[in-house]
Amino acid sequence: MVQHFSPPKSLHSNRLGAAFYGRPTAVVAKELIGKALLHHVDGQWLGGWIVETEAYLDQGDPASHSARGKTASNASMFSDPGTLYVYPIHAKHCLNAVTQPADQGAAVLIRAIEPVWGLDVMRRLRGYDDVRRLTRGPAMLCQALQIDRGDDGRCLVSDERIGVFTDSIPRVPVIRATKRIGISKAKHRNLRFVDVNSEYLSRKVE
DNA sequence: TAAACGATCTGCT
DNA sequence: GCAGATCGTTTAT
Repeated sequence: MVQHFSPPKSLHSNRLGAAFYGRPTAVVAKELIGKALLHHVDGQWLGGWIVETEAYLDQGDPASHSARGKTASNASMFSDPGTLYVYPIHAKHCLNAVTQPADQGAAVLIRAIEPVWGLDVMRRLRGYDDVRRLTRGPAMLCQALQIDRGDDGRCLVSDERIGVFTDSIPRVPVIRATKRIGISKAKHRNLRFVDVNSEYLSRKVE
C-alpha cells in the first residue's frame, strides 16, 4: 500500500484556532480527542490522531507545573492559548497545548496519538518498526514528531509547520475520563481523557 | 553545590 | 510487573 506523506487537504482548511484553545482546560482536553496533531519536518508531515490527553488546571491543581507560579522553565505555559509548552522530564520531552486566556498557566498534555502520517520517518526517529511503539506515550510521541525543548513556545495556531486539525469526515471517538497518569498530587481527579477504543493508549482504561 | 524529584521509557522476568 | 537509566529543575544545606 502506498504511504502518503501529506495530510488530506481537508485538514489544511480545518486548523484549530485560538478560540478553540482559549476555553476551560478540561473542555479543550476532551475535545482534542479525535483531532489530528501534525508537525512538518524536512518536507514531510508527521503525526496522527490524538487519542489521549490530560488537563492541568490553572488554580487548585497541585499536579500542574504552574502550581507554584511562573518560572523561567514553565514561562510558555503562561503564554497565549494555542502556544506549545514543551518541558523536559527523565531525559525526554512532553508537549502541551496552552489553554484559557494568557497568564493563567493552564494547559493540556497530549499523551498519545494514533500514528498516521510519516510512519517511516517516525519509525526512524523512534528506532522501532512496530507502529505500536511509535507514539504510545507523551515522550514517545515527542520523539516520533521530532519535538524537543527547542520547540517550546511555538504557536499551534499561527505556525504553518505545526498545528492541530479536524477532518471533514469527523472521527467519533468514545471518550472516557479517568485518573491522570504518573502524578503524586491530586490523584483522584478525572482529568485524563481517552478514546476507549484506541489501540494506542499509554495505559489501558480500568 | 549537593541532593532529590519527576506529567517517562525500556528491557527483562 | 518491576527495577534501572537518565538529566534538567527545584529544593535543601
